[in-house]
Amino acid sequence: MSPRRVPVSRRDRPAKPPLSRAGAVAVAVQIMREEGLERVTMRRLASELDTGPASLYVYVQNMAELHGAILDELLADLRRPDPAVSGEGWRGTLIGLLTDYTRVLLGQPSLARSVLALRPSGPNYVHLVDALLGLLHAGGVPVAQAAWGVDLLLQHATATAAEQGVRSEAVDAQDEQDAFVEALHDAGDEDCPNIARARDELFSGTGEQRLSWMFDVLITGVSTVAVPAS
Amino acid sequence: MSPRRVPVSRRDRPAKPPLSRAGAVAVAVQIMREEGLERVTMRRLASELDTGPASLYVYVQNMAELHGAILDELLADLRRPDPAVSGEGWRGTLIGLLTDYTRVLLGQPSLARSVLALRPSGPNYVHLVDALLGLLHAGGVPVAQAAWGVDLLLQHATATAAEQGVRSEAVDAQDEQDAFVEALHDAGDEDCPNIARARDELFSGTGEQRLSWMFDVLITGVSTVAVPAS
DNA sequence: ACCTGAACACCGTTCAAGT
DNA sequence: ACCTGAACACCGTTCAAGT
Repeated sequence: MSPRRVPVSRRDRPAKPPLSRAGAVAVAVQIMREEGLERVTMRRLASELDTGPASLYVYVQNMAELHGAILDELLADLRRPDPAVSGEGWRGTLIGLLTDYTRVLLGQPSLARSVLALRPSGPNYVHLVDALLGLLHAGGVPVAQAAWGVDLLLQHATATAAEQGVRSEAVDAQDEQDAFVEALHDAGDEDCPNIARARDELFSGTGEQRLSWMFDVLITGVSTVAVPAS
Repeated sequence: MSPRRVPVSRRDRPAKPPLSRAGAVAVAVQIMREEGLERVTMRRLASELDTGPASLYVYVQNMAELHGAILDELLADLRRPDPAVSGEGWRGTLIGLLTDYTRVLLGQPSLARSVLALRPSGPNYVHLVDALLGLLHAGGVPVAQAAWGVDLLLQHATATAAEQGVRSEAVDAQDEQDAFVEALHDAGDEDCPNIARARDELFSGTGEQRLSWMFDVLITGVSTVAVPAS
């Protein structure tokens, strides 16, 4: 019978730590940061943890849950605004926090797309929701509007990251943009008179200008439009 | 040498039509309608067309382009509003058109998610953009705001479909929703005072009520907030 | 109870070779 | 020019079997 060689094989690798959900997620984040979410496969993650893919299913139910856990890990970096803010400052702070959230996801557009299909429920996400509600409250937005508004604001931020991020990263992003510009240009002035009129404005502004205008639009609407009586 | 049996093998299947991009897209839509977008794989589509997967790359560059073509096919069903509408009617018509677009994608949430990573440029999408611009124009919205607003409105509609659709379809949608409700409930009242205050409102209303409120918010904001001077 | 090897049932895309 | 068989390089998830 072959003798137990555990000590020897242990010396081969630094120190295989015991598996844990937190450890697996941390390694997943590391792979994502270095190579992108596409490379974070169950097989790759498992091999990084010196095990087989089946072992991961002890800690996560499936790929979607892993993506949710990764998101929450990233949100830990978000600085929660000082709850003492109030008065005139709330709007700028709110836009700042939303922009920070968007920036986190802009770096990982495919995570953003994955998150859209999720109902994130990690602690850091919950804290983000709380912070957003607090800022809207500080701005005097009625609680019902604030509650529905947070959904809208976060959805918009996530969707923007999914959309813009992919564009700047994808190989054929420029092709696609070109195709769209061309399609709009080819649209005859008689067939599409409204596009003809807006031609100059459709692609104006920087991404940053558009994003902050959109947040402005959202916040203005949320604080203006009443929720239907329940 | 084996004789040419082309006529015989032709009798085996009804009448294999010659391949074409339009034909391939039509079959892709059919598979999607019957079995969902997940089943629309290059391999499956090819076998439905009696060929190998490589042949499809003569007509589409990749999977993303196929999804774009499928979207445009679906948008053909959208009824363009009468350009004669104006005055008070524009807002209702606008919400109606956006709701129709959303409904098309709500039936296929994974297509919605795919579309978020795209810059659709098919003729039907271009016509939709034109119609939306026309309605905003009829409502007296300045052209610059309308141009940026269309992006926002379509992005929101697409994201909503991606989000809601998946929820109602996914196997563990209820699990996820439960997890979120529980996470919000577990959030201590001291740790998350704003969630505590909004607890009753966070999940109030039907999906339909929320969607139309959100469109209302968007349209109000778009017609109110000026675009930065270029 | 916790873990995992091996298998199941697939993918998108490329490319050399055919017609 | 147009088309395709076969291969390349992978996937997520399950489950029977080990410890």
